[in-house]
Amino acid sequence: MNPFRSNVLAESSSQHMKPPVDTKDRILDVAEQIFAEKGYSATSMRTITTRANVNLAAVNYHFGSKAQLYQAVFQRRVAPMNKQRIEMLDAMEKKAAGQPLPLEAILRSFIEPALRASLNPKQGGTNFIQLLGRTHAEPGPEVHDFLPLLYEKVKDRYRTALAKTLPDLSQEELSWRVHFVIGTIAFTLAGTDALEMIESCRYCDPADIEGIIQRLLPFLVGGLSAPAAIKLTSI
Amino acid sequence: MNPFRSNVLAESSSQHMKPPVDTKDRILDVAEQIFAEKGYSATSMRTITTRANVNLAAVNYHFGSKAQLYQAVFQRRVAPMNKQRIEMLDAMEKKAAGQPLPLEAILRSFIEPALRASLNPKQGGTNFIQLLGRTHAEPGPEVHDFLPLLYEKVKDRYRTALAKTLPDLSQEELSWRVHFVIGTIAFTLAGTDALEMIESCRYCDPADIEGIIQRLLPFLVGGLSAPAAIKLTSI
DNA sequence: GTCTATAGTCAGATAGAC
DNA sequence: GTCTATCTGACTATAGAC
Repeated sequence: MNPFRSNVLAESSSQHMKPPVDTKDRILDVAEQIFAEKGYSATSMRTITTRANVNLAAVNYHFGSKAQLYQAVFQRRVAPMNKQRIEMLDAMEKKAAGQPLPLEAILRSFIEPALRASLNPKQGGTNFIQLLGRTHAEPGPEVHDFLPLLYEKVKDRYRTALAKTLPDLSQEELSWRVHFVIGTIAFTLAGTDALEMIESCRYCDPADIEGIIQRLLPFLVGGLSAPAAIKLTSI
Repeated sequence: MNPFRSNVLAESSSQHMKPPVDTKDRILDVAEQIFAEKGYSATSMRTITTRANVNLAAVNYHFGSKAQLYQAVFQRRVAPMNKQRIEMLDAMEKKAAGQPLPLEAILRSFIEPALRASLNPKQGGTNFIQLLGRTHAEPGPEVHDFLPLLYEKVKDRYRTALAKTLPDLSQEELSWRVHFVIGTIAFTLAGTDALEMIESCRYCDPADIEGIIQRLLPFLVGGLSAPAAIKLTSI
């Protein structure tokens, strides 16, 4: 379809120079940015198509509906990112030869692909990272119905890796901890709340994802490796 | 205004029995539930007024606008909750007589008021708790502009308490940790993502706030008390 | 305080020409 | 594949009768 994407011969045989990005990709790029900024339901297709300089009808033509557009925007980045995560984890485990991996290494394999994406505009950059965080907190079935399917493999894979490293935690407890980790990361990356912090934290740049992750890592390692039981009393 | 609220004499002198909850409160109650479920922008005033059995115009009459309604819904619960938090912390510090408080105690004083609210329908119950979590992740200025003001005092109060207990962390690092804690709690309580877990976690009920918090506490204690520096390498 | 009626704007989606 | 034009319905907000 797009001569710039796959086939060099097709490119030279096409009669008119196309714009550097075709309609479908322009829509995806712009939608990524606006969805990340305003969330799903506060974003209108009119805003997207206007800013992308495409016709209003183009979204329905190419993606079917607003919900399917959101899904396409999200999948485009998450699928390769999750693939990277699993590959990193696999490579590490192969090297470790049966030994349980250190917590920090497991977390790194989870976070680094996201960090890489945040630093590379061709992988969505900070727009995608904010979208990633926001998506986990989106209400409404349009966004959530496809999320579990996308994350099923990754969650299972990390649960088993963590189970080896943290044998004292029950499966149930481990599930919750994974949930907490994802939640902390998602919330932090969504960055909605981070603005509150700036005044009290003079040198924190909320767009400095790498810096944020360096603060995040020890927190997560500490949380994951905590002992299991504390009982709430006297309520 | 409402005979059931303040003045018993006024009640007997009113000519007609009013419904058990007046219009304003009915709107607040219903709005709390729907905002919690669908988020700010996916919720329409028509849905709220219909379900509350009040006229569409009533919201604008009593609250001015949709945004101000959200603010009113939120403040009604959060203000007393944050008051409780600070009172608990003050009482604990008074008892400790200058000694730094244990981390677990600090966290408890933060979480218990929320837990109490979640168990008491008169304080909003699970509806409010979900709203509380979701609010922190809401995009859009309508919701966020009033949040920092509401939390300023609480954050400062907890930062100083934590600084005593964790003297090895810099102010900046402490700010981030507080941010992470709030994020983890918010994300968990919003419970949007929790549905993914149910299948893999046979005995977890996402409405069992108390159970969730018991899992959350050790994670947060571990995260907060972690050492400061881990450097990301090889990226 | 509560109601009806409506203004004014915007939404997502589609039919049909090119 | 892209466009215009339009349908249908929803939205917030307000004016004005009661």
